[in-house]
Amino acid sequence: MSKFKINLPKTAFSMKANLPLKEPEFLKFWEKISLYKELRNSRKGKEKFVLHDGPPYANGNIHMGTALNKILKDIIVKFHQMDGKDSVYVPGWDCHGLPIEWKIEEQYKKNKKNKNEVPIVEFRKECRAFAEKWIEVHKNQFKRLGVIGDWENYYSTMSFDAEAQIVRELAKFLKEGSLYRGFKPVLWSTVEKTALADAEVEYQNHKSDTIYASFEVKNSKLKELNDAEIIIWTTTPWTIPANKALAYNESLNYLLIKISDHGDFNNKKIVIAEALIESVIKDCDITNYEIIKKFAGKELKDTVCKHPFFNLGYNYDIPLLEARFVTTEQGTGIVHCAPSHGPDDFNLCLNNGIKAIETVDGDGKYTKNVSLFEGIHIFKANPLVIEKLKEQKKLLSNGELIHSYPHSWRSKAPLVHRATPQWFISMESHKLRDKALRAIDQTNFYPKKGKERLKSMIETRPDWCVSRQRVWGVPLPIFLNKKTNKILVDDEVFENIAKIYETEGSDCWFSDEPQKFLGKKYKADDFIKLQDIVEVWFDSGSTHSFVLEKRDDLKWPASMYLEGSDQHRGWFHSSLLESCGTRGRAPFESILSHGFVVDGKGLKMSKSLGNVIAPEDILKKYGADILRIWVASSNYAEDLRIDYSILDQHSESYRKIRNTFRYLLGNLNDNFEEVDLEDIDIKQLPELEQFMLHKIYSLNFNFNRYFKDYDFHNLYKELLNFCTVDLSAFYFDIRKDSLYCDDKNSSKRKACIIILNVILNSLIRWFAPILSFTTEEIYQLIFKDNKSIHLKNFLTIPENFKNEKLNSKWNDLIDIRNICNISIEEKRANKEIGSSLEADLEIKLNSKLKDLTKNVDFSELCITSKATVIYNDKLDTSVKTKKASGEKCPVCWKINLEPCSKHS
RNA sequence: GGGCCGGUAGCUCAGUUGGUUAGAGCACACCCUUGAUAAGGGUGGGGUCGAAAGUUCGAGUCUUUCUCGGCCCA
Repeated sequence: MSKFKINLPKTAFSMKANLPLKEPEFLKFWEKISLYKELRNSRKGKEKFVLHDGPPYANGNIHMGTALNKILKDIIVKFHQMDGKDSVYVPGWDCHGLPIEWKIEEQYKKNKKNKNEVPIVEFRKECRAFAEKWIEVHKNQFKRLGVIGDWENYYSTMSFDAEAQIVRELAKFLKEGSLYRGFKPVLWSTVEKTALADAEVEYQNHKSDTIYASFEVKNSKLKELNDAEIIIWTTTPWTIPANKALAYNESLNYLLIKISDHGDFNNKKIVIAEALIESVIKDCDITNYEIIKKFAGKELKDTVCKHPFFNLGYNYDIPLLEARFVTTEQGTGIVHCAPSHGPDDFNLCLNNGIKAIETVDGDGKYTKNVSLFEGIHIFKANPLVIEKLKEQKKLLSNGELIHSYPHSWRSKAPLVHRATPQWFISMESHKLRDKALRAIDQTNFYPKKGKERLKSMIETRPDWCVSRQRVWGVPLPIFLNKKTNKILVDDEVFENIAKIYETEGSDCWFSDEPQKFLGKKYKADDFIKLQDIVEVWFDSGSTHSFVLEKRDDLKWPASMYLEGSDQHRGWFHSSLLESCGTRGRAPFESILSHGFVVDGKGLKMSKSLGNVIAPEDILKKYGADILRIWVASSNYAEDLRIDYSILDQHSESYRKIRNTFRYLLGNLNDNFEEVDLEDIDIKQLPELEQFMLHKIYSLNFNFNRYFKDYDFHNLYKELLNFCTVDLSAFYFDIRKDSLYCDDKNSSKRKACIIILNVILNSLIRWFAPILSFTTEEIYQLIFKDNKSIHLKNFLTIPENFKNEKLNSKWNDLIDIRNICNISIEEKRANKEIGSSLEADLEIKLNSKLKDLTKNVDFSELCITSKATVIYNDKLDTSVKTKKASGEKCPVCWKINLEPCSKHS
């Protein structure tokens, strides 16, 4: 045997990751060392970075979207922590609201229990228990993703102090006067007996009855119209009894037509828009007609009609009103208006002094305000209305239409617009819209396009309807004076209610005597206590008030809100409005929004397509670190694609990264030594090592640049390329010879060891926010101090690592190396040589390159046994490869005619 | 149906103010290595930049239309 000992890599860091099994062990470890507490202790007094958690709804298992959201948050929180800040993360849950009520009602149905017989308080207790159960489930699922936060002291919108603070927030709007009682049509479900939020509505195809109905002209400035009938088209015949007006567009042209072939309309004159004549005569089977007159829409001004049921008691005037929303897309160019059943109708009538009244009750039945139809359910009324119209000879035609129509996302029942008393926060009365728009301008958006998106929504949104006719939520703290019908606005009362909620929660609103809330100042008999609850967007829009402001460990405003891009209309939006209304500015300094998770082809995930991937499946098959790589490497500004082939590829990259660490650890024999970067005597190191220090410097520079912009996919790519290109295929490959075969005291080898330590120490930190588990595994192996990688900072890379001149030189050398490789490959293809160590290079370089290359050992650089350089005046670099001749050194495997200079 | 955003190699992504034969990593193929070994190295193939038209000496980059996808709204 040779007297020379070779140093082969040896490490306890296994090649196989086994993440699904290993990761849970680290979760236990983090729990054991109270990592979150340690993290806070380690950054006491430091600048705070507060990513305020947008609360997920406490219902159902997490899906890919939630996983993405939480991992992205965790990555950002960890980056800031390692950047030296006190990066606090308090998770929260949204708990009130219809979906949970619905779940409990479903259970009732299963158990044949009647909801109306259950006391509200008991029902609410079940809702609370349901939410609590799911918070626990979510908590464990989020933890499993590697998300570190204050899981013990999470916040929830149903906690007593949250409910109390929500009352205080509402009180601010009430006191200001911007929270008012309105009477507006809202989308209403007659099944759930409630108004629905925008987010609770879904559009599906629906078959509607359609009618062409006529309104007899009572008088008009256009004298030709005086014996004519105006035709309207609608898909909701049941709203005809609620009709109060007709709408036309003054920019359209209209026609007066005489019909001479149609039963009830024979010899009658009708009015329709010119642009729609073709479709009307086709739909209504009109064959013989003549156009009597064409006239401009504005001439319809001041025309008044009679209701089609004029002779049945509907003997009031139906004015024609001008409206821009009338188009020629469908119908007749004249729209029937029922102010109780459509927002456009409502606004138009309101502006013309026509009030909406309650025409339909919560169950969907006509009220006593509707003669002929009282007590009839509106969904059964169409045939009756049609029959009456026919009887009155006011039905030109009827049919059916399948079209997109709003439905409840829960019951799937079709919705209607119904005018109900509701509570609104005005966008205008106290300049809420202006305040919000200004606040948007003061906010940083990642990606930038989010700013315009939120802005355009705020610009056009109507007043905020904050009331719901349900029970699982915070009750609106409103008493109405029986005599004056005015809202009771008194700080003492509001604070009294809040105090009560703080100790016992808001259930008591529904069970206890009103006097309890009014205190001694007012008599319960003089007031009506409201039964409405606050819509849940107000709850979550207020989290900043009961989380950020109330907790000492947090700060207001938050450094960042981070959610899916749909939350421009959701949480970003409601938080902005709530905070601007109560505090005059946004509760966040920046907003980061991410796209949606779609499948490998870019299609959204759905059960019917069968392309749904559950986070749980990924954790079982790959582990959380692979999922975290997927998050980090995807461009969240757009939709994020995922399928198993994409995960397989990330999992390959993971192995590359893992093996990079394995090489480092192996050659250090797991004996990591923390090198003081400022102490490195750079000029004493071989140039290759100096070059690597420059690489570290430049990677660190880019790393910081990308981090500043939250540009993680480029940051990850940079790290991965460093591992594959700079380390594995270059530095590690070249230095294998020295590491394995040189004496441990050789200066070259020692220099290399320093660099390996520096690289390991840098890499483990750079990767920690992304590969939270794997970097911890490495940390435990080399630090052995029972602490965690996540308690560390990023390294400060000294300026003197930077060496642009050397960098440029070595990039030129790498170009030459690439040419050498091509030459070697030719011989290899010819089967003349195998390993590059069998090669002997003859490199011809232009004499200009002499200064650059004079001290370079190309055999080392290209991992060959020999290399000679010949300079000439020819311009091009060229390389000739010969088979190296001589004996192979049994130690370093280099082939030489003479005995090995090092190992003999 | 309307608004917004997006479509660059099989995949994840780069492509500065329009300017030479469009880049990287992974994957793939072939070869080498067997002292990072269920690892490592080398070489190579692969894109009419969603489609069409237009502006321009010149367009992945600008304009229009279309198409596909996503989010939001109706």
